[in-house]
Amino acid sequence: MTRRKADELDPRERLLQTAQRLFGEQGIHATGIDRIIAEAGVAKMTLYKHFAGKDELVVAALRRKHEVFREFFRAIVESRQEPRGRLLAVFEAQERWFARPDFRGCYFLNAAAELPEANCAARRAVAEHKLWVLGQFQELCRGVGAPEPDRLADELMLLFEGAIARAYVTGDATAARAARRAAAALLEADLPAHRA
Amino acid sequence: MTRRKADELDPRERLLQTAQRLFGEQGIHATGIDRIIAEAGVAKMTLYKHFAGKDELVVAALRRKHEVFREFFRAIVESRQEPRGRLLAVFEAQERWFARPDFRGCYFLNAAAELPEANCAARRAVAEHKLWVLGQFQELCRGVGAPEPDRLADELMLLFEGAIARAYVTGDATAARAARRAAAALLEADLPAHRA
DNA sequence: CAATAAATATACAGACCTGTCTATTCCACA
DNA sequence: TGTGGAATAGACAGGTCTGTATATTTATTG
Repeated sequence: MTRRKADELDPRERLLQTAQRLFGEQGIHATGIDRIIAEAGVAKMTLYKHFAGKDELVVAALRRKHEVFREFFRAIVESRQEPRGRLLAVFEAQERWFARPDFRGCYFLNAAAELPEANCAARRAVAEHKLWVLGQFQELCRGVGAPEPDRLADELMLLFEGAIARAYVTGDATAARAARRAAAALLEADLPAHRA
Repeated sequence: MTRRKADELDPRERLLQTAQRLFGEQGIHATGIDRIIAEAGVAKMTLYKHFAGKDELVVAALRRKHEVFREFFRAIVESRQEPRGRLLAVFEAQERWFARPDFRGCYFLNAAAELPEANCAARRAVAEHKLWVLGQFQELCRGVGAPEPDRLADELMLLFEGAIARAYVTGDATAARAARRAAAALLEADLPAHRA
């Protein structure tokens, strides 16, 4: 086993982080292997020793990004106590996200847009991610006591995804506020008792 | 002036149609000039005589697709008489669209996903398209007599866009039905008089 | 028919792409 | 201090990319 100098990361780790960042910033096809290894400070052979090829690196980057997203999502949800607040916090976090200068839409949807083959490993990773998010919405909807939580989750997630697309294309961060308002209205419609 | 044999299209037209199709099927970066001219049956020099370069061809393809979309949208809206039906018809058309085997998400959003430079001509064309769609939703919302048509239009369009993203990523065409249901609920919330 | 403009075929430059090969250097650990 | 596995540098193959140059053919119009 090779041990690192403790202050610098594993070459594999540097590759993953750099690839994840560049794929997001520039897109997958626009990001060449040479650029990735240069910015990661890693030799080309090291990349091909850790990953079979670019495709595998793309999948690994997607999975890594999913982990990051997961942590983010959990932190946002757990920042609130009451079920309704937990749900709406997701939309409130969107607005801060959209306002970031490095915001470039949905990492996963952007990747899927570049990959026409519906059944490739990367596209499957994207689908898995979205289904995980849907699962979170379903849990949140059960939390608020919705009579049909899965249906409501479908609808709320449409708002969530739509806001990302809208904010990216038109640069309008207030899409998040529209999504939040609509989400509250749908909640209201399903749970008239919770009228605040 | 050069006149055509009447049964075959202008080279420029063949280029535009082929480019529009291939960009949609495979993505922009994945579609090479050589492939476009080969499938269009046009010489390379002809392409560069009509377009300054690939970027300009991309913009032209986006504008052309926008024209096609516009016709589609208008036809759907005008297929109904009553204002509420006109609005909901948009979501009903989505389901048929999503079920098509060549469905590959939003042409414009996919293009934007590949183009990180927010202010390039192609990205501006994408934004223009989305704003046109938003304008249509606003008009439809005014048609149903919504008290705040622009706000409602924002919300309905989030559902519309979200459904496209969802259907593309997970391959689930029923996203359109969830969008339609949520749209009806939001309408209901704003127009309780129209309860049917 | 002759003149003109458009479109064609073909080759090519120069850059970039993924992936491979070889030889060397580094570094932890025995 | 020596050894072995990991990482390195750098060249290279073979393909593809955009865009240009040149010379030829086609079709239309006066």
